[in-house]
Amino acid sequence: MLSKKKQLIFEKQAEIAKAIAHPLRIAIIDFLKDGEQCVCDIAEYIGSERSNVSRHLSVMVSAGILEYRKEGLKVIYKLKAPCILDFFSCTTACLKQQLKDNKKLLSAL
Amino acid sequence: MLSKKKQLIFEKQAEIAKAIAHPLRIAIIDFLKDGEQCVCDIAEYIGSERSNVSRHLSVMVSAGILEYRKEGLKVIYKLKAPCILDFFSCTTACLKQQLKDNKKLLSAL
DNA sequence: TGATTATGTGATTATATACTCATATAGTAA
DNA sequence: TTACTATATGAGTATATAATCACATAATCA
Repeated sequence: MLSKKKQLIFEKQAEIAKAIAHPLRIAIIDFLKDGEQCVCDIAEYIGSERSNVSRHLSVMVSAGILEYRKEGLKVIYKLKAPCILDFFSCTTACLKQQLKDNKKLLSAL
Repeated sequence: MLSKKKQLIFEKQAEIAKAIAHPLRIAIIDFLKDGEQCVCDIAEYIGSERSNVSRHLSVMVSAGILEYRKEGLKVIYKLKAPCILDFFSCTTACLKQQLKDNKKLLSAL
């Protein structure tokens, strides 16, 4: 049976996973892998409203994935936990495997 | 600007992340790390209804994280992408860092 | 055959999340 | 001071997700 301690940890981990689990947020993480960026540049790259991007960023800050610093009017965000990037190697491998499976299925028709 | 191709890939990756982003599903993944298990044993361990567990399992199968085989009446699930487990090393590191940050903040009061 | 068991799924409800628009805040610069 | 810019946030709406219950399916065994 699942202990209360473990349950609590899994909840926290789920929060971090949730903070990643959105196409725009993944795009933001990918954009930040090469260095910090301000909200305006992120919004332009992503192609979404600044207010929306701002909210996505705060979700990731709350989860401990991103951190920010203020510079004049701008707020500049960067990856706080670059190990998140390793996760994408895994998802990429999953996607490749899925395509392989589909190929197999297709050739069996 | 974000290319359509990248957008598509990020959407797929978000689906995989979503499939992880739930406390019960993380508990299931953790339970399966030592080997395959049937729905009934997973449900008992997790402490949730079988119908609910069954749905969580199918979410993860769709995402390509789990696979299953049938054995008599039972359906036995196992991790298809064990690299997912590495993700938890990262989330654990994030959580530890958050606690450190909180400690700093506390001692500054 | 009928009874039992494991699993999956439709329908419903409750809750969470994302997006948009309008507005607030705060730094900058004339 | 006023005007401008970057960012954040409240409110509303639309959509997605989770959990529950009832029921369907399918394998097993008496």
